[in-house]
Amino acid sequence: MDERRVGSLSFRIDYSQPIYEQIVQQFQSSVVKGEIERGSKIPSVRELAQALHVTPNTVMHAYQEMERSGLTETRRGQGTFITSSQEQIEQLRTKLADVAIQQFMQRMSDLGYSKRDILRLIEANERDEER
Amino acid sequence: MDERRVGSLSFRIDYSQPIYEQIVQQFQSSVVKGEIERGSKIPSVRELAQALHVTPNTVMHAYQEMERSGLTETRRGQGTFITSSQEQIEQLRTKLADVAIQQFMQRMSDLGYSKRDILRLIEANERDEER
DNA sequence: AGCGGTGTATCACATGTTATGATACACCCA
DNA sequence: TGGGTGTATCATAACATGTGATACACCGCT
Repeated sequence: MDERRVGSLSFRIDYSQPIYEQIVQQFQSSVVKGEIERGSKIPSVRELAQALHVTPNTVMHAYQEMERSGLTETRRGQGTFITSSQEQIEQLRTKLADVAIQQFMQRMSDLGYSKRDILRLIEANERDEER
Repeated sequence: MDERRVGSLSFRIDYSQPIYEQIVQQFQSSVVKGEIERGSKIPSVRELAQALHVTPNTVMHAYQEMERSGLTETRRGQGTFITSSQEQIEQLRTKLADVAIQQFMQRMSDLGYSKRDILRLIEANERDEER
């Protein structure tokens, strides 16, 4: 578990997925769970790049995706900020959850599981209760 | 949607995902749902390649993955066959479902949804009831 | 023994994604 | 004006994916 800290943030990066996507997802999580206040400034491209031991271009890629999705607002010369719109955040959270659910339900359906089966399996699923 | 048939099988291939993975998944689905009998022969590498308009190498890639996972048995000079072990198939189905569930639950947890939230959302989810 | 249908291996090649490393430019604020 | 921002653009590399082609290994059948 290679964990890297920058300011109050903590990042865990592996090689199972594109780095820039992991950065995006970890910001999404942190914001949606309220670990980062809305409107707050996040590390600069160069700062985060240095902390994560990747190139600024990779962080840039992540930041551009975050802006496209409405998670952040970037102000040239000032920095990148989490959107101050609570509604925007809620919308994003709902949308991401919906995508996850649709994909999951499709996959399970392809494997021949009914909705009732799925509900039963999830109820039986014990694992990350301690998180 | 671009549908291609070969024998009694039907394939739908797009460009959102690697072709060989789509082939694997569609065989998994068909077998697990009983649409292909266990022990039965599936199309030869060349035959399926021609039907799907891809190169034999791509189909080969898929067939090798299927054998690695235990879904098929290949007999050189004879062809590729769905495993005749019902237990093998059940194990595979369970394993694939488990992976899907764990990933899904992790993702939803990252988005700040509790198990109770998730159950509620799935119960409310109407989509592929008509399939 | 030979033929035809199988799976298999190995090239060369092309394309797209991901990531690095470097450089330069544009913008904002103190 | 300087220093910190985001941004754009190169060149380069590694890897995954897919194509196209060729050759080989194996099996069952006649």
